[in-house]
Amino acid sequence: MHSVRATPGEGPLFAQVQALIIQRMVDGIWTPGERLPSEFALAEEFNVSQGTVRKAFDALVHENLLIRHQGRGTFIAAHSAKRELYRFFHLVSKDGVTPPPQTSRLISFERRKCSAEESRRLKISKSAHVVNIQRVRSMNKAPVIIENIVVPDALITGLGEDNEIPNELYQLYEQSYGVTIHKAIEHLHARATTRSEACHLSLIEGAPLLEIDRLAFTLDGTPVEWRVSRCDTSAHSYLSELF
Amino acid sequence: MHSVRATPGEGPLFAQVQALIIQRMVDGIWTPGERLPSEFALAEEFNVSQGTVRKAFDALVHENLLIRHQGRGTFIAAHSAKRELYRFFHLVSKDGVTPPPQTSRLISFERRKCSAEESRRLKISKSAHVVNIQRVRSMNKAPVIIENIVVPDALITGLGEDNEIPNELYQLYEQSYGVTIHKAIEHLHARATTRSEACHLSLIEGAPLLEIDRLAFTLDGTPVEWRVSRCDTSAHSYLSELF
DNA sequence: TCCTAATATTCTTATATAAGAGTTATATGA
DNA sequence: TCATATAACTCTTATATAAGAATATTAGGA
Repeated sequence: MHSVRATPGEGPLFAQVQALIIQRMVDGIWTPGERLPSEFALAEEFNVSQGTVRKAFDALVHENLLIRHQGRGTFIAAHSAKRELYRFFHLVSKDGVTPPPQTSRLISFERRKCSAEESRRLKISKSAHVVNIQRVRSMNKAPVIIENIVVPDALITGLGEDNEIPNELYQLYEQSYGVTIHKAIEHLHARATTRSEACHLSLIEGAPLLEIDRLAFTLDGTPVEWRVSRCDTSAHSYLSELF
Repeated sequence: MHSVRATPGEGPLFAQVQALIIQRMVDGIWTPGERLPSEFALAEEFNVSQGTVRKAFDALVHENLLIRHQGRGTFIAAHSAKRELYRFFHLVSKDGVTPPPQTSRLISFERRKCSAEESRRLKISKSAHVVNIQRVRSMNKAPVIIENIVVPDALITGLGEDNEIPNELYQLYEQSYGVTIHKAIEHLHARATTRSEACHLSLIEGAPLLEIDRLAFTLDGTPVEWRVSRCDTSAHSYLSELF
């Protein structure tokens, strides 16, 4: 009963089904929060067995792209504040309880032409414009993080200084601009606090800061956010679990 | 055809099969590198279907506990140098190519009574003895990491200063002492270089260092190694991929 | 004794069916 | 109109069988 495929491809059938589902997500046919047709319905559409669709679904769940609910259905994963923090925020307090950043204070917001480095990192044209947000995030009422965020202007057209900018930006990108962050790569370094950072974080110039240099990508592999966070780790730590 | 279980338990059959397999690993019945009975053989032994064993195997593969080879069989995962570095060593060079630490120079090696903090971290008796290794690890011929490693003496009895201590300790623990590291939890901080560290790492006292505070566990959840590494991140970074 | 072909083993992919468990929708009666 | 019971939908678990692909073993011939 091997199927005729919508897009001829190679590899096992379950991988082709997987690719087709991802393609519909990338094309915006299925959007975050939307419920998918049932396994049986898709099996019929793709002319494969229900078990084959099951295997494709399982793989996509594992990649945080789908969420399954027994009795309800299968949904395109959407960012919620809680889920965003769990996946993309690894700073924890010493006592092991992770309070989400409670507040963030905007330092600056500007739209401008990108720099050469921003062009390179975000793979945009040298003449493209970006939105540049700088903010301080506090935990337990103390400033802990100062971060610089750069996003191509074309992706979040309309976001202005007047908008309330939430702590959890990925939910905002997704809900208001249809940009869904799927994965991020972070490089961590120990750096010395600059005078400006010292001022914002109530630290002594030269004190050690943990720098998190992050590139965030959408599902099709496009880098859409470059974020550099500098964190005071005297009362917090960056948690990494290795398996 | 639901089975009678070797150890009565709750939950789905595949989870019980999984638990049984893990128990045999913890008990040392199956050891790293060993090939397991086939899916069909275990299905017969546990009186479940081959698909149920398949599902348990798949979960264990996902947890890095088993390795499958088409046509050859299923094996208890074993540490190799390469695999150990990939899982438990996230320091990468700026150019993105990860050279493994080429050399490590032993600074000190001692067997002694544990400190209160070591007792707490490693969950051992206050009167227990530990092996304490301090070493400098170099990458591209430059010292990059100074680390302090503490392991309960009872687990690696016989390891002495005279032994050649390899870069990849987990392979040594596993092959020579039957101690298999399954998972590690790391907390990262930015710290200032002490005078002693500065000397070993060719840095200026006070320069920022990335501190990796790691607790490593065996399969049954026992902490067996406390390792604190302080890394010079001027030419390297700690890589973290978030999904 | 060595090489090659055949056979056996085992994982991987794929199909099919069915019951359990959770959720949602619909119908019926008050 | 609202509440409750029933039916339908959908995921989850479990069974079964078979062919494809990769690897290992064995047998036979040179």
